[in-house]
Amino acid sequence: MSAVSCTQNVGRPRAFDMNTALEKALEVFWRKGYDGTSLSDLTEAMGINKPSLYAAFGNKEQLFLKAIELYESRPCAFFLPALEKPTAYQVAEHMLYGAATNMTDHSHPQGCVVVQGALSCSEAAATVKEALIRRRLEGQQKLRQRFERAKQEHDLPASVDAETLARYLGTVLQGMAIQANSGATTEQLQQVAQLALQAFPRP
Amino acid sequence: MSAVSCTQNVGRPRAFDMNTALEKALEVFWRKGYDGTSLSDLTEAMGINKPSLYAAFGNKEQLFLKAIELYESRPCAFFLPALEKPTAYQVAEHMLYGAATNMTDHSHPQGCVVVQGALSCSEAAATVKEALIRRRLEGQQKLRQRFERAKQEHDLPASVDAETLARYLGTVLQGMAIQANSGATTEQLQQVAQLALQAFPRP
DNA sequence: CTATTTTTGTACCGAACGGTAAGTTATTTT
DNA sequence: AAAATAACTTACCGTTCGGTACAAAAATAG
Repeated sequence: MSAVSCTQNVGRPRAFDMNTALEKALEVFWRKGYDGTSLSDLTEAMGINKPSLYAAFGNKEQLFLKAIELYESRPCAFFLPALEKPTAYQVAEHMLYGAATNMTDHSHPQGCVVVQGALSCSEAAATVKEALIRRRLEGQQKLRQRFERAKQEHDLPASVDAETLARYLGTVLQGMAIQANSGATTEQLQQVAQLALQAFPRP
Repeated sequence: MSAVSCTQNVGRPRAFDMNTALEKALEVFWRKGYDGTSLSDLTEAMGINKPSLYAAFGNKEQLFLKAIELYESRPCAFFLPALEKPTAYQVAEHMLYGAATNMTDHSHPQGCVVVQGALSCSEAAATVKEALIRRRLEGQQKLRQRFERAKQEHDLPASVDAETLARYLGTVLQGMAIQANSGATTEQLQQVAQLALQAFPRP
């Protein structure tokens, strides 16, 4: 009558790896968006049947949200590492060039699933759309905080509005996602990044 | 036996205005995207039945493409008028500030339907996605030509790469569509526009 | 071994999808 | 008035949608 079962290894073992399956689901959502992805698309890509999907991940909406979590926790993610750079300019630089590389990487769909996963969407997708908006705003908030720190460190002029600077950077990054989705190359986005940095205030 | 019927006013007259109905369809596609919009959404908003829709507009895909045509031909469109401004800087300025105003106008859905109408989408939407990509590239091409003209007129330095400048502007405009779609205000986008202009080369 | 637990494949659910056949209604032409 | 034309309403088409009931299968626990 032990109250808490430890790792629960009783019963038939799962025949697929949840993380691998989630990776596959992410790729489909990334390429087709939430509304454009059907359960058949998902089960085919994940190599499992619908009951297995529902038992392991809940439903389509929860699967999407878990896929987004995976997306943001990936080692190849460029956002959080860029925030750690020593100067505000370097933060922006690494973020823009990181985006240019990552969003055009052909080992996965082009662009950014947080931007293009549920932009204009049905009412059924309203929850996931809100979740993506929140994540985008959180990213911008992190940028703003980083730039406010830079102002305190006299790394950015006091006259700079950290919020506007963060929103400008977020806007360019999101625009780059559209460009990548439309077929822009790494080099083309690097040129955009270089030009976008011209607007960045120097200390 | 006159071969060509003129205005074809024989038969029962159409009970709805095609242009008004197309406006309604555009608004639904704008808000929900191609995949997220159902025929029921459309017929309800347009105030007609499905057979009327099919008789007047072909099918869902053709209706979408006609709605996009309407969108781009609207009087409130800011893109083409901005191209006519006397200097390259003013072109960019009017385009960015025009976008800030237009994309946050609450008399219609926020953002830009050419950007968000079919970004990530199902295979059924592949044609309309391609059409939207083409329209975005055409817009950027028009910007590039305008900036090349500016170089010839010594309105822009010869060192400027018109294509990169056009792509930068396109990127910021597309990013502003995402921002507007996420709830950004006119004022916030105007601040972004002001900052984005800092990267623009002065003559 | 048997009992229990969990996953598996199959087969199915009602609802909604995009699209259409068919007959009625309103208008012009003769 | 009668014929011709085109849009109208209704009711339906086959398919796919997201989601699930159920029993066989595979593991552990006793």
